[in-house]
Amino acid sequence: MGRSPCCCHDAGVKKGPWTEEEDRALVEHIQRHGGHVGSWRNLPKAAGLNRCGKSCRLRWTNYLRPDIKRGNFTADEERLIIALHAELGNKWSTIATHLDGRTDNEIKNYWNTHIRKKLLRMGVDPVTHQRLPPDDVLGGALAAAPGLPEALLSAAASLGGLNSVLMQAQTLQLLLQAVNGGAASAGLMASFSPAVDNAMPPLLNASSIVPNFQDQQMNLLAHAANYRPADDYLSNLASFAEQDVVRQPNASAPAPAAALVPASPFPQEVAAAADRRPVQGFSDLLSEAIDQVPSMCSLEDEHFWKDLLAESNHLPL
DNA sequence: AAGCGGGGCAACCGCGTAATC
DNA sequence: TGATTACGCGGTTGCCCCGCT
Repeated sequence: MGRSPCCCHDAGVKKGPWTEEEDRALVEHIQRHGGHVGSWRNLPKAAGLNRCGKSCRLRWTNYLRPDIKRGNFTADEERLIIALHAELGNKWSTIATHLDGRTDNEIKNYWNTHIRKKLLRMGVDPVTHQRLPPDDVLGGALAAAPGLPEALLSAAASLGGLNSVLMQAQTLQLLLQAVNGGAASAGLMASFSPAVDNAMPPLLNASSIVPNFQDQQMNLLAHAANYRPADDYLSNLASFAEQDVVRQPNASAPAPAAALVPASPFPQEVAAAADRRPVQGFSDLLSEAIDQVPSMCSLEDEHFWKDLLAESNHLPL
């Protein structure tokens, strides 16, 4: 035989909100035992409570414990939670060990009610911590008028709210991909994720046909930096690298969350430019960027990218 | 002033794991 | 060693409060 059954299955056990008397009885009982709880199962009876031991444990750990910090989360705590969540996922209890006085339940609730929504507003997937794919935004417009660069540009023009250089660049990549059947833009995507080239074998690999393509990409991205990030999530996360906020209990512990954040492909001057330059329409960005590209492209003639768009009229999507 | 809806949070539920017999 | 169950955790629910109409 194993252990004796838990009291939680008793019909007469009280559920629901705790009263002050119950709180007092629980706190006094635990204090009488030096703050130690031998067995949660036996505690209710010993403390004179008509509660399940499980309920007592929850009440103590989430509310009555003397070392619980009350009040709003600080900005530092919020950043730390985001960074830890990027590293650990929904391991709320593990995350809670990195925040003094905060419970897993409190952090979980704060995540679901505040941080999650904030990330979504910023265009960041709260599960993967990656930018939401631009096609989530463009999807409707593209579906409405597939195959037409004008329609794509029109859709892009509606994206004035995009708020990060990376997202602009990804959107530009999507547009190129859309008009070219996912070919010439594969190399651009590769700058964001090396795995993309494997996942999406290019029909026409820009990296292989354009010398110094990485540099040219950077120039293109620098152009994209004409957009001023309203609230640059990645920049905020990157700042975690400068903070000793992730305690490392031992050498085998996971690296700080910042290490898992993909390195920004943008040089510092791009980010600086992003801060200086005013926001402009995305269609302007695209047309200007395309105007700029020929000068970066030493292999193709100056109409390479323009032709790419023009010819897309004749390419199936 | 009353009704309604959404947000926030405490508490419960259910499952996986560890502990115990 | 297998059966049983407490414990701990993440997910979910439901109540309360507040702002809006």
